[in-house]
Amino acid sequence: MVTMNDVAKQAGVSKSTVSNVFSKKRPISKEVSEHVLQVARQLNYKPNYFARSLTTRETRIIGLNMRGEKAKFSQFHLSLINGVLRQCYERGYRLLINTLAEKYANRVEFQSSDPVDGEILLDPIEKDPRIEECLEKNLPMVVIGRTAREYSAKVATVDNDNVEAAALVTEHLVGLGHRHILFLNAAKKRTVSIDREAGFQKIIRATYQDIDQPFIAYKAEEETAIDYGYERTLDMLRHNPAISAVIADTDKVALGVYKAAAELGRVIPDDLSVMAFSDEPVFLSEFSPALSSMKLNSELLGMEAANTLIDQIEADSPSVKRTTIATDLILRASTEKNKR
Amino acid sequence: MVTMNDVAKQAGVSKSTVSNVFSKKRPISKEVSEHVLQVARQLNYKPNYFARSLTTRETRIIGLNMRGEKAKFSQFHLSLINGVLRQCYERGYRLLINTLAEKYANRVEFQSSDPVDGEILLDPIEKDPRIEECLEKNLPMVVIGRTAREYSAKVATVDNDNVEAAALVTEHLVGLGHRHILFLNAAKKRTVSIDREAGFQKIIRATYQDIDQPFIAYKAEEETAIDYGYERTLDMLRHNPAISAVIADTDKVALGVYKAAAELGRVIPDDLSVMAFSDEPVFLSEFSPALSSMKLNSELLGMEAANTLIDQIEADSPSVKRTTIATDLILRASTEKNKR
DNA sequence: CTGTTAGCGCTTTCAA
DNA sequence: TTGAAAGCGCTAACAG
Repeated sequence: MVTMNDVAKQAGVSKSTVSNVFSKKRPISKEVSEHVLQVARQLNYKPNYFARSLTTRETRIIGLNMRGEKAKFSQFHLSLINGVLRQCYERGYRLLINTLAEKYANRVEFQSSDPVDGEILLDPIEKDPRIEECLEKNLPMVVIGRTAREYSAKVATVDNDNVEAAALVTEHLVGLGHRHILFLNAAKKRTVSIDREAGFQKIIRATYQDIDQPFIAYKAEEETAIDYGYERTLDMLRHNPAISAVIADTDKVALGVYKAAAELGRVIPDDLSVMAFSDEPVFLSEFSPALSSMKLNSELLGMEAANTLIDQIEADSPSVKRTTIATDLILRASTEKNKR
Repeated sequence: MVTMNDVAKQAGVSKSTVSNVFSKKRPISKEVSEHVLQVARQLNYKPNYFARSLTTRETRIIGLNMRGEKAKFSQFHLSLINGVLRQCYERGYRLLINTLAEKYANRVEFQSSDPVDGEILLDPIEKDPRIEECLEKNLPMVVIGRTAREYSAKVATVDNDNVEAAALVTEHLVGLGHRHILFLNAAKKRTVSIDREAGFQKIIRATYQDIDQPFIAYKAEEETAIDYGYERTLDMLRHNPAISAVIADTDKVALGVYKAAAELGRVIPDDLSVMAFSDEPVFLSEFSPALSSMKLNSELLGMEAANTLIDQIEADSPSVKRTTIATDLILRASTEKNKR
């Protein structure tokens, strides 16, 4: 392996000169600089990332931390990553995807600080141990989603206004005369689930004082999105035929709903209105009929998260910036007046 | 920051004892080990990644290297990443997504060896400079796709048999009586494009000796997949109404083809047969009519690539394993006998 | 503008 | 089974 020393000797200069030719942290005369660079090229020398990071304490890598066993990306995650990556690219950072945290967490050989300058935390629950850990380690972080109130003065977040988004979706359906609405919500512990439920309930309660138990289901972590939509819809509509509208957590869940509706002989939108929280601009229009949805702009979420995090890293001061990314109600053909 | 020294002092042992408690590289008595671990926990100590990697020369990170400016993931990439990630998770590696290579390549401050134990190279062209670089640096690598022949004894690859896949697709269409087939191929320089073209040409040439110039288009790097499918189909079918079938590079391209067909008043599959090289199992069936396709099994590609790479890293010897991932012809409703 | 020196936090001989 | 000492390749403070 070629080291800085080799280059220095070969070029007849000192190590620190070579170092500064590469880091540009202090001025080096053009002649020396070019000579060093030429020798370096000839020896095929590349500075060692670790040796450098060991002293500078910076890596120019940001981490993307997913929770849970599966580490499987959805459409939402995909757009989000594309957003993160775009900003990483612009600002000269790399992205480290960290999935092993959970599995190897208690194996002593794997315990080590992550080689990142900061972390983006995905799919938070209210009291997320990952947040505590970053706080303790004093590691810059941005949470995508909402955190428990006690953290609100301590951590930066980027999120949609999920209470509002769910309220708007519900309002739209209520405005069409739907009274018995099935809400296929995300997994119960997730903050996004809690917020959307609040928005849903707010409208239902305000409109129908006599309903005491709205139809809400929660996704189980292990079940696939499509199965969740399919089975819960089948089950709920069979027991409660009065249900005339479904709000799905994601477009994959909606796909399951479509499948169940077909099986039950319910025509969308005439016999059943369907909406989803979704994003994917391409395939969405391939639903037949086209799926009305609440667009979450996840690519923007990702871009904003990366930007906030990098700002924080470079300003070298913890930020508690809280950004809300707008959602857009996109009405297509899957919702219709309640004819029941 | 808490260091190994702090733990050692606090626990009343030597640095190397602490080191070995964590690395398990030499036996430490149970009592000492537990005591050290307890002190470490109490001080909230985590071994420093860089200091460790500086001496061990391993990072337990593998790199995913994308070519080009945009760094935008498609469906294909998404499944592939999911495959890679699953294996990383199983085998205790992290994934570093490296997009800045290109942009910062000639900026001296960013020149440094990547902090990875090996790299997965995506979307290769025949003589890819990235391959040369890994070879020079002696860095384990796996290329997803085919490489130029001169590398075939030097680098491991994981790929579909794209010549065969394209031949099968073409054969299917030819079997249905299609003679004038438009092939919307990938960007010209990519190996996948070269291979598929060969398979396509092979069948066309063998069947129709009188055709001297089959209809082949190539995607431009900057144009979106949908636009490519849409505009090229519109253009080609207008000038060559005899075209009765289209082979699309990806499902997004096929989406553009569907759009163009609708605009031209061509009913799929009666007036136009369409096929694609694709993968996405969920949305694919939402094409109307359902899209016949050649399934690439990209999640398998990703899993195999990660496995091959990690094997290579752990065996500490360069591998030239070449794996071919099977493709599956999935016939749905978008292809039909040529009625023209 | 350049050189010298002293670490960064860890692993790894070597010795006990 | 443990400790002491010598680096890994680089940056940074100091000196010139």
